[in-house]
Amino acid sequence: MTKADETRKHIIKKAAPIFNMYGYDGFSLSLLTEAIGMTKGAVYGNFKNKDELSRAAFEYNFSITSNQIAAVVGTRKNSCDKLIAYAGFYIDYFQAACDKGGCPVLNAAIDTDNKDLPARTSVLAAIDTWLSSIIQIINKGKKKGEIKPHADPAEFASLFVTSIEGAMMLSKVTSDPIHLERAANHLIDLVNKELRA
Amino acid sequence: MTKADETRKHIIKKAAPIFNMYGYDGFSLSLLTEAIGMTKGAVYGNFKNKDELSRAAFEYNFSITSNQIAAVVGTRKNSCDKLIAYAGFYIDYFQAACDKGGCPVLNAAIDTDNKDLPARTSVLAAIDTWLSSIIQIINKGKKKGEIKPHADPAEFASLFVTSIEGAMMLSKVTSDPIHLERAANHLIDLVNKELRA
DNA sequence: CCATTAATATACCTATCGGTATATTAAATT
DNA sequence: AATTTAATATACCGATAGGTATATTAATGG
Repeated sequence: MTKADETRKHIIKKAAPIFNMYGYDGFSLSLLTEAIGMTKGAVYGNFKNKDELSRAAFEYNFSITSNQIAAVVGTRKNSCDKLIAYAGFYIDYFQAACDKGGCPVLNAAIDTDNKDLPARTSVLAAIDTWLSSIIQIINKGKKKGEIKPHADPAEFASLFVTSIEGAMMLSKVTSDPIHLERAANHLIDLVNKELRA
Repeated sequence: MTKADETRKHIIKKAAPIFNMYGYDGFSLSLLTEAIGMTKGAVYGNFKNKDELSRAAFEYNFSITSNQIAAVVGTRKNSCDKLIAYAGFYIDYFQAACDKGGCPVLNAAIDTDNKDLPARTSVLAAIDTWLSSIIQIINKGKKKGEIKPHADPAEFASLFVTSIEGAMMLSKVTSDPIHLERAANHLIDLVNKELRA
């Protein structure tokens, strides 16, 4: 790893929470250079422009959470238990997420939508990855006979992401985790009552 | 109504969709003056600053949707039917909402959160109003014996707002109304299976 | 119809924005 | 150690931001 690569990583790490908190417009170069303890020369030597940087910051944020989820879900064998662990993750995740500005996908989705920001492409890819990860669990569960054969994977994935995102917003903005807890518990209920074979 | 009052209203009307689409930072004075066909003098003669204007714009956006909902919900007598009409509203509302930049509450919540924008107060008030409107329907339904006595109004209101907001985001950003339809239909299912006496 | 006030337009202010060209320093190669 | 190249800092650019002071125009009351 060359020196520039390390700097690039360092910048992304510092830029990530700033981008998540203040959004594309609010996240200024001056805020960033203060955070990284370096000057614009280091930034523009490693990134073409603000767009490329914000994309990298978002993708970093998404990958962090994705890895945490994969770790939690991976501890379960049964597909239904995986989905339950998946939903439960967000209850524990809430406080840490708030400290970093909330759910990266939600924030970036709202922020890049309506404006034609290049990061929007990354957001769409992230949502697709997220939905697919749930669909995949359900499909495997069906094959293993753990999940009812007539269950609709795409529909459940839709409800899952929808509930978590809406609840993240509601709990974040009201500073009350109850909404997220209700959403997660409702999803867990659905798994047990509608999906589990 | 004095001339200034009319101008004030005119500015708010034009500012509302711009604020909803581009957010507090993206919504610039130059964009606004172009839209209203007036100059900064007219704006700052009627509003103290950008904060006051953005608050007014958000509250206008919220009131528009609230009135539409009240009209739709008001056509039903039965509490469960009111809730079903409430949820169903968003399916029809989707396209119009997209044209104006999406759900005002969601956008403003994400936008004003993390930054200390005065409009945040209005967003919190709007969310409270929204939740209360659902709780009120359920409580009245209980009194009338239309809704099961053990139903939890706050919990359902939480799930309702959560689902609609999350689904609005998902459908808006993917340009696919299916997520919103699934969320609304799921809520309608809940009303019929969990709430209806 | 004149005087006064309300309402809007114009011109300008400072600050900050993203971005760039160049100077300087650190690292690597021979 | 000398030279070249990589990496970062500095100084600056034009554009635009929100905001204000003042000039001008429109409306109103006597």
